[in-house]
Amino acid sequence: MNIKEVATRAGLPAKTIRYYEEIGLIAPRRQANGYRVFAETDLHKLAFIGRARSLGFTIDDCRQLLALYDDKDRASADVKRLARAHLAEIGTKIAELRAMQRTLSDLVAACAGDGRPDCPILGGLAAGRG
Amino acid sequence: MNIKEVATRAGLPAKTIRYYEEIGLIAPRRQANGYRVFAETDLHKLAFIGRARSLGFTIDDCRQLLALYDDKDRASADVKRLARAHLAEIGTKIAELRAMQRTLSDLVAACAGDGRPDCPILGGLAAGRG
DNA sequence: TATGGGGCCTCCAGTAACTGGAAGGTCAAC
DNA sequence: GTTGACCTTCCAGTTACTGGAGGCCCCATA
Repeated sequence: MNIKEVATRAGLPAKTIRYYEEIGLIAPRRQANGYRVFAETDLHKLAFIGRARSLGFTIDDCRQLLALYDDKDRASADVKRLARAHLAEIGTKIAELRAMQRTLSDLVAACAGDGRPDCPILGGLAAGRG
Repeated sequence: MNIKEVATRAGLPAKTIRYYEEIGLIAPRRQANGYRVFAETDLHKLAFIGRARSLGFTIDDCRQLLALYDDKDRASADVKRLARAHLAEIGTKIAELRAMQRTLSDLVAACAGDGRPDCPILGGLAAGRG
């Protein structure tokens, strides 16, 4: 299948797919005219990458996951370790965002938000409160 | 004060401060020998930027906030609007991360994590479940 | 046979926000 | 006078794409 079809079916932009080829995540064959030909396995890999990316795995994570995916002998523990590490990162990010949320909403609540120039938000940012 | 001192006091790397000058967020004066000289107002601005950045504001947000900060006549409503928009973004990001967290922890829980190759995590990523 | 419109190709440049490193000038102390 | 810390600029790299230019290729229709 051509790039447009695989793009539609994998739910990724064609440009992104070319980029994935460039960085070696996939290696579609070529027709005589230079057009890429995608096999079903390419489609599967692309769907896999797209899904992992949307779950916040980095490209490098994807590379490792694909290697595990391709390796029929790897232990599920290897995959689980990767997923757990990523889960921990997600937890940290959520905690950080929550802290930001608290600070900012306190500042927003304290601000009159009217036509007067007094604003505790700017003061709070300047002073490092929260 | 020199860049190292302002860096220490603002809690930012010197390199970052040079970068902030390059993109026009600050404009320290120079000594005859070319060294940057930072005034107290520069320090305040840098601390302000560092704080806003750590709360997830983009550099562009910072530019706007600095302009509001410098403008004694602006209404606090302007600042509040910016902060609220940012708060909404934070909320969205947290929701997205929570969704990832749920999906991933379900997959991790379903995985035996032993020496056998069976792994629902890879299957889940491939199939787009969750 | 010409032409029009899509689809495909490569290559270049840009994004956000730094970060690292090389090459070299400056300054204070010993 | 020579360390060693500190300062300077400039260049390149990071992540994961995205946009655009310029130019084939293919098919259908007039």
